[in-house]
Amino acid sequence: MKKVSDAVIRRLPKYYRHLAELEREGVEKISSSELSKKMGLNASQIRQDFNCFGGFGQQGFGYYVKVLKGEIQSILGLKNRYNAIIVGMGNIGQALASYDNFAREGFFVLGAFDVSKDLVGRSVKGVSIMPMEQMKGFVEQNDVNLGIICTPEQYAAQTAQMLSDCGVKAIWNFAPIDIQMESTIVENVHLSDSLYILSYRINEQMRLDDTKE
Amino acid sequence: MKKVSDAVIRRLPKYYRHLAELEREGVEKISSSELSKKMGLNASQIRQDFNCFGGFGQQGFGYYVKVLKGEIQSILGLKNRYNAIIVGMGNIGQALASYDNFAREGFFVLGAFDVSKDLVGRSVKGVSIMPMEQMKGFVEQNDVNLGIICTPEQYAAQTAQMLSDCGVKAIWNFAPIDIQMESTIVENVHLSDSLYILSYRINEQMRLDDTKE
DNA sequence: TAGATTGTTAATCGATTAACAATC
DNA sequence: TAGATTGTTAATCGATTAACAATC
Repeated sequence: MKKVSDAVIRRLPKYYRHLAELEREGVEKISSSELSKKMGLNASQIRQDFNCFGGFGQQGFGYYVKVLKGEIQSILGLKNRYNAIIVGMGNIGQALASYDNFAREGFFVLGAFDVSKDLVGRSVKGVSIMPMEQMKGFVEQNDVNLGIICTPEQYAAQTAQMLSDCGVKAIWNFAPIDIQMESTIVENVHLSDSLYILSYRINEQMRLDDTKE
Repeated sequence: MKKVSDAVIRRLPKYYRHLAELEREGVEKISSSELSKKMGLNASQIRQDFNCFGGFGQQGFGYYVKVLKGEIQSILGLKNRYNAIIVGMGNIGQALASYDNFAREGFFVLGAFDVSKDLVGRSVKGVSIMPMEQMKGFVEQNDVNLGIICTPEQYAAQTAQMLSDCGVKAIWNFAPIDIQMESTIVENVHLSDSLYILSYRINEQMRLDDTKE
């Protein structure tokens, strides 16, 4: 099986979202061309994408929404359970601890860590905040496989190293730097990047308006 | 001037981040090949990207970090001031209201709105929470040009419409749906998408491990 | 002038789209 | 069987990379 391209992988969550919506609406089957209209993609592309993982449709008929959704859920690994910890319980860390949408897809926040003496000992939505020294023990005892970095920028790199040393295999990074590691899978969120792109588009709009005048 | 491709635009914030870091470190000049090593891109690509906006370098020498950073800051529109409101003051809304990194780049949260009687009247980090009915007046009086949607999924679409009706020209959407509008610029964040991609990669890793055995 | 590195054109590569045979 | 729509191969398009002339 040849490697699936990054472009395809990044479309999978979008498929999953739309199929989950169709399922909630009670839609039983859908063709690639109907789905393409709904999602704003090309129908060929949709069929190509699905066929990276072995086709899930029936010729002359289309795709069963429930089947297709289940397959993509499997591919994304959303049928498994993940145990997560949050490092850095500032605003974003606390928001993520309180956000229960993730638990619905199998991501459970079991604990949090912070350097601040004020925060350690407290708990947010049942997630207790522990001192950094207890991280390694906690990770081992609770089979933690996901570390969420919500520290300020300057501590993010060392936090990633620490998580990796503790044996955490995957990192979801909210600090505004690119973390890249040898043996650990990292997904960098870069909230501000998306804000800056929005800003670009606002100004692009204005530049076009200027040109027209 | 021919249209700049989306791929280029999405790299601009990354350039900006790395150049800001170099500036903080006191680096005065950099060549495309040095920058390519630091950022993990191809040097040709970097030069191509910059030349979409008119080259900023000196032949035989390289680029002045300060100049280049300033140019990209301009292109991204980060030298302007933006007035923002947040709609939906749950966990994420409150975290964004408290997050002061954005103010440093010119994005100011002037107010927040929510349907909840419990939240209206309170304030978070100096941002007061108002009832939805006051949105239009507030937007007009305060020259609001950015709306941040942090409502639950099911209210996101109507909130976008409401913001657009109030005259807000750009929307930063944190709800897990794709908002697309005619006359309003939208950037969809999709936090969970990035989590799902991380999940895919964890399982990809395991699939590869299985194959090797 | 010689050396270095940009700006830009040309070549390559990969992703998207079109076309159509396979088949339900 | 006829109609529909997939799965898959082929064509196109655009983005990335390489090459090199321009020039500081």
